[in-house]
Amino acid sequence: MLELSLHYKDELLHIRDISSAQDIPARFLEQILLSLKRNGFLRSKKGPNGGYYLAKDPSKITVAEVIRVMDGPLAPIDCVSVTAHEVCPREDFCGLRWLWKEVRDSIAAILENTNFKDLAERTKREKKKFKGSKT
Amino acid sequence: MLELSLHYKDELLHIRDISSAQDIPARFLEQILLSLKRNGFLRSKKGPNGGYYLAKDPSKITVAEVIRVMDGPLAPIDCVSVTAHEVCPREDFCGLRWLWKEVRDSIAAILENTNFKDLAERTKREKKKFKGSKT
DNA sequence: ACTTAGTCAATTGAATTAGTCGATTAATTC
DNA sequence: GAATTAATCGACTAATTCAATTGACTAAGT
Repeated sequence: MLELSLHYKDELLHIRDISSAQDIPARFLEQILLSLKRNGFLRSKKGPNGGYYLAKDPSKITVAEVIRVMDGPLAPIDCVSVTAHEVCPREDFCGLRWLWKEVRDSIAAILENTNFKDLAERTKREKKKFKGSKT
Repeated sequence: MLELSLHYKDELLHIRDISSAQDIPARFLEQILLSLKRNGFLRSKKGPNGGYYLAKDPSKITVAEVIRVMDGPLAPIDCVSVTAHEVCPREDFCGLRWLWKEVRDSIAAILENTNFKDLAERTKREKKKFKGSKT
């Protein structure tokens, strides 16, 4: 997603490009991209000069929503998950639940407020800094 | 740990007590307690009227240190772990690392600042509230 | 001696994670 | 229209992790 955000509006990227740029085995990436597509984050084009591109503007895609779809709930434990809440008989008097809830909320606050435009911009800056520092 | 904190200074608790209070299979709890003991959080006494007790005051034990020993690093990914940092060739220009670092730091901040006295006190309050609410 | 309760090592079964493989289908280009 | 390019699909494997179980042993008290 980040690699595609870096090239938004440029052109399509095909699996090979993303694979080499992000050091992910092409055959494994394939599955990830397919899943991202099925979940509406990406679109694709087949044939020569085909490839993948973002379905919407990077600034409109938060890290939280991608993680939720790909990895599951942000919560460290299901009883404090907002999206996949599982009821637990100990819920009302559990001495740990409020703590997990605090943790969940602080994670969610960060990830809900970071979108892929943020990530792309920061990445560009870091890369510039890195190129400057070596030599 | 929480159950033992609730009974700190009272008496020893044996596996059965903790098992029934916290709904954890006794035979499984046994392993956890043993591991907690090996890591210096608990002490034990054998024989009749034996059991487990905290090695130090609950206010001196943070949730973070227990989790680190029992479950591993707090970090969502090894490249941003303080205690189990693994070097990654992409470290200098990775566009995601700073985000994982923010997440790690916010988790750590909460867990480092919560000790078992806090947990025990809060638990007592919740239990009181709960008993009050159900007629 | 008998009972109680903690100690130890090994094993199981289910679920997850990361990755592989072979074959197919759709768009382009010559 | 045949060759090529690249996405698509479904199934499969290997390694690790997690929660839990089992059986045998040791120390303390009465």
